[in-house]
Amino acid sequence: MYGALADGSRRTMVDRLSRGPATVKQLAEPLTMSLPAVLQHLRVLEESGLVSSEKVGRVRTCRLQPAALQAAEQWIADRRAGWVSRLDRLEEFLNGEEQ
Amino acid sequence: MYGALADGSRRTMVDRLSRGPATVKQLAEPLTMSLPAVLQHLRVLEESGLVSSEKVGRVRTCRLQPAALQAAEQWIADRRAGWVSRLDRLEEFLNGEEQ
DNA sequence: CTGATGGTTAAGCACTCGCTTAAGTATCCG
DNA sequence: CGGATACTTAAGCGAGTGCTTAACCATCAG
Repeated sequence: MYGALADGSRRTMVDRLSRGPATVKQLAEPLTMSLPAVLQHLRVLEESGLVSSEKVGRVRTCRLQPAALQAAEQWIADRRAGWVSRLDRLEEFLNGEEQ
Repeated sequence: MYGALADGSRRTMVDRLSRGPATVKQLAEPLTMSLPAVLQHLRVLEESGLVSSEKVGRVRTCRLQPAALQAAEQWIADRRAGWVSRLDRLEEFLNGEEQ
């Protein structure tokens, strides 16, 4: 999940998919690498649950799975919130000290 | 940044730090690995900007850098929002079609 | 000073990652 | 049918990652 977003090429693919579904060819277009390489990235994204795809005829269409993205976002938000609230308590404590 | 969160041990460290500052020893405690290994993870977290640390006497104290976490959160939120709003437009379009 | 504590450096090793090329397979078009 | 298109599989390779052990340095307590 986090590993899937660790790679810049994969983030480019997610970025593209955030603007709507795309074929493998379309995903590969802004990337300077072979098609098999793109397939490998796509597999990582699918296994992480971030992306799903289905094949119709000879074309595979890929789309984002927002729920999975939300899980990553939530984990980060939770950690950050915990830390920020700790800072708030510290500030409160320091303000109390002053008087 | 995303690479830093790709590793489970590093996420455990971030989780610990989200509940307040900690020494290297304390970060290592829940991890089943040698201290040098923890140091290496810490370096990755510092280079990503997620964590900062300072040494006083022989003790190094580490703390979370919420701003960096927020950047990651924001990237994900943006991509997810783009996709969700696309779904909204699709829904609008389909509702319009019905009439 | 001496031992214990907390951290740091260096070297090395197994494994994974991201990519490649080469050679398929399965449609679709004319 | 025959060629072009869109993927797919397999094999392999160089670089990077995550870990280890061994040795070392710097502080602090007694």
